[in-house]
Amino acid sequence: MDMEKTYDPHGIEKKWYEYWNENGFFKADINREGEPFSMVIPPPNVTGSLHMGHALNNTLQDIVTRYKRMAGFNALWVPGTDHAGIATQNVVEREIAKEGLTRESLGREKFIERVWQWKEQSGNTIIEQLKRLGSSCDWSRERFTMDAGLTRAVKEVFVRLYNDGLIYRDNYIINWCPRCKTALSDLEAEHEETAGFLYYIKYPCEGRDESLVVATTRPETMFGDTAVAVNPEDPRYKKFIGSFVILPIVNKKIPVIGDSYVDVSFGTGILKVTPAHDLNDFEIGKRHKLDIVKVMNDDGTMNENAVHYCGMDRFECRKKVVEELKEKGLLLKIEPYALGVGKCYRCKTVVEPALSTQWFLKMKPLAIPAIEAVKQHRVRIIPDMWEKVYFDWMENIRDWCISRQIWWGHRIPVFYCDACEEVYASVDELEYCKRCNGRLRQDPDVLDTWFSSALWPFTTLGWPEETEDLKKFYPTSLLITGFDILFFWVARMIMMGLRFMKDVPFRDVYIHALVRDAEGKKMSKSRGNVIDPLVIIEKYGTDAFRFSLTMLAAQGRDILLSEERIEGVRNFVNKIWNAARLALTFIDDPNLTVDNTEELKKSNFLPDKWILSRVTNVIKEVTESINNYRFNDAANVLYGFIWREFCDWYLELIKPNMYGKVDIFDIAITKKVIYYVFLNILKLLHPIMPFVTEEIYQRLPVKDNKSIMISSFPVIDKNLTDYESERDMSIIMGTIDVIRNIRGETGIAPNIKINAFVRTERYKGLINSYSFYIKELAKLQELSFVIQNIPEKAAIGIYDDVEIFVPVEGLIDVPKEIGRIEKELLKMEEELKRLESKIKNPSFLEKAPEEVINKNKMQYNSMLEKMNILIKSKETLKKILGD
RNA sequence: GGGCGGUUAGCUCAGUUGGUUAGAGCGCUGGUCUCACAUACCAGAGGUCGUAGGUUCGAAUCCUAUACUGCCCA
Repeated sequence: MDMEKTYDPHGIEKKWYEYWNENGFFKADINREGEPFSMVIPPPNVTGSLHMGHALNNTLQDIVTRYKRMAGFNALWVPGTDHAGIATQNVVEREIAKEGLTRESLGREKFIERVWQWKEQSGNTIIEQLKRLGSSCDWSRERFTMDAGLTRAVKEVFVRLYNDGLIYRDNYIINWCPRCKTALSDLEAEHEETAGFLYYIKYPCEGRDESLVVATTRPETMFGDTAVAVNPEDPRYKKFIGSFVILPIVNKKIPVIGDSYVDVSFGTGILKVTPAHDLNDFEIGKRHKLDIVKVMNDDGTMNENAVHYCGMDRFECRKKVVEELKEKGLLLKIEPYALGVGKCYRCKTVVEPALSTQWFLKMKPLAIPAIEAVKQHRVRIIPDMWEKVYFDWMENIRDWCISRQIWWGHRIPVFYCDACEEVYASVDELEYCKRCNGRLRQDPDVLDTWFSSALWPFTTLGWPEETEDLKKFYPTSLLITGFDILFFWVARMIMMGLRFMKDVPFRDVYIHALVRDAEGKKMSKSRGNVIDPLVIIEKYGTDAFRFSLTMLAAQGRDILLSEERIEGVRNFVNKIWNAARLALTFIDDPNLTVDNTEELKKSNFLPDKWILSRVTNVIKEVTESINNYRFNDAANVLYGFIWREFCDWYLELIKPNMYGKVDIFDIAITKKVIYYVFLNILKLLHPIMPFVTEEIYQRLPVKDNKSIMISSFPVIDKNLTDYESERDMSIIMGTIDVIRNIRGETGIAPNIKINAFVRTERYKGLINSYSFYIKELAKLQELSFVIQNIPEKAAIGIYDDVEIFVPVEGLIDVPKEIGRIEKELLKMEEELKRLESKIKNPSFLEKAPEEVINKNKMQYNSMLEKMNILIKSKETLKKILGD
């Protein structure tokens, strides 16, 4: 039962996590009573390891889950991982590269086998780390996006959408990553402003001795130019429409066309049109039925259309083309220009807009009901600022390119008959064409990883089977995620949920901030500013780490994390630990019971009544804060209450009773109060700090359950609210504060006992009753009451109606004390002026609510009183000085 | 270019519907190894709430403009 002086989380965390797990406390049971509360985890990538974003995300989810579970809900938190197509494939490709292998040399089947192998070995890292964080997920329901069940569901969804005409195959401009050698969706190409140049190139006019000058940022694509476009309204170039220019280097004749897309103010107002390598050019090409000429290979090198540049890398080619144009006198000028460049979100390679045959999902029909759902608040997005962002994207949504030219993922369930060109979309593997009996060939591509993620809330619950889980837990109650995947994931889940479940996937979405470093920079490996959550956990303990994240998790803000911050919270954990060490010695009684709050009410010891009232308020605030996703408020309320009120005041005030220095109060009741308050503190803290609270809970003389995590969350008892006691306590505390302040300011050492005098009419009885406690906490020899004969040569302080005099002759520096009073008076004077101008303002008196007027008047009067006392006191001191 | 945030103490941030003498943590200064805790205790200093207008009896809070800064989309 010994408790170390300092809390050491090592060992304790593991012990309790195993205890919870072995006892099945994480498991949701559909037969359990209570309103269902369900949540699905944003599945981390199997390749991943826990970073700060995960840590925050899962801490918040765990807080809510633990809270709901304790509050009597039938709580389910479904965990799992995402196969993360491109990311995982890249990782495994790097692995096999060490053995001198490539995926091509291995072949598709062998390669996928290797990925599975790798997944089995390393894929569990993140799950273990989530456990380390304390996550109370139902591990018996853990899912992986490539599980047999989920794979089946993905096929089902694809086939249904295909049959409904929402999935189609088309030749269109997509973002191509030459390194990953796959198409990407618009979201997967991250736009980045890059310093580049605007090249002005002369295109000689056919049969005339003049040229049209085009401005382009990408001269290497000129080999694919099949027209030059001008705005038909542009008087400068109108006349050229219908004529031809000669494409330099290749010396090909291309038409000059008129198209209103051309911006007359950009560059020269003449646009080179490359339909195969630019979306807008492609659209122009379609309108004018232009030829389409691709100039690059899949790996980003130039193809045969780039004549003598064939085989050269696209960026090298850009340089060389510019040189050649310069030599030929066709380069007019080069200007620096900031251009937006798309980069692959997985490997940061500059993506190539390229014409390619891909599978697309029509988004408009899916988006419309999803917009409605949020508008009608069937899905609430919190903070609501993100609603706007959601609407903005959804209203301008474009079709989603869902095919990827990689191997790791859900293979597109489409089968082609090469003989008769029939196409089948099928959940089952098809081998032969139903029409011509020819051998079928499955589409080699796989689906975008986010396709399966979009189905996560219902596939994890067993869809397309009509499972009990699905009935009980869908729609899920809440989704907690970062804003970075609002479009990637959240929006798509809403669309898919509505389509396939005919209901929203979740009621609430709580969007949290991004964790940044102490300077506000995004944490990234390349910046080297990454704080590893596991290092922090090892160093400061999981509870301190979780609590730190929670304290900082204000809505809609970035979170700047620094180690000092966590260190401070580590100290708080230790404070709780030590409060427990003390409290447990006071309540070390196996027969201790608190049957009802009525017996607590019997206490006539003011600090008891006060702390009961205060803890009641804290229960209310913590509960409301968590319910409103104001996690930082919950943490801060607890921090302040426990440290300042419970430890600094309450525990100090009960010491004289508990140590037998006074015996006028019934210790038996106080013990119950300590137990009640402390137990509530532990329970309120538990969702945020699961481990230390369990460790202490298990040491309680009497427990209400096998584990704190399945005990019931505190509920307020309004009868314990006692404003009168709170007011009385504030008088006691205020009086002590004033004396301590005088001691501190006048430099009286803590070990010197002094005398103090008080003058008060209203609180004489109160102060008299608790004078012993005031003497203890303010380190007084004597505390006496005075009426008229105020001690001269005394420092003075005032709290409410209580005037406090501390004779200081010989103890202090009189001029310094005068200075202290003058400083105080100055502050008061300003405040008095402010109040005076208010209460003498007729419009204020006329328009402000009565209570505000009264309040101000009262403040004014008491301020005036206080000032008079201080002025008198100052006079007295001055006399001393004069003597 | 369009949109959305942010600007409050030396630092990092709270401040819910306009009425507090504007708060916290860290840091800083001074004092204490006081029988739970020096990862502690006690006390203190420090802010005209980005700037300029406006609405109001009353603005950190609402409106307008502006500066700086961050993010998202194109």
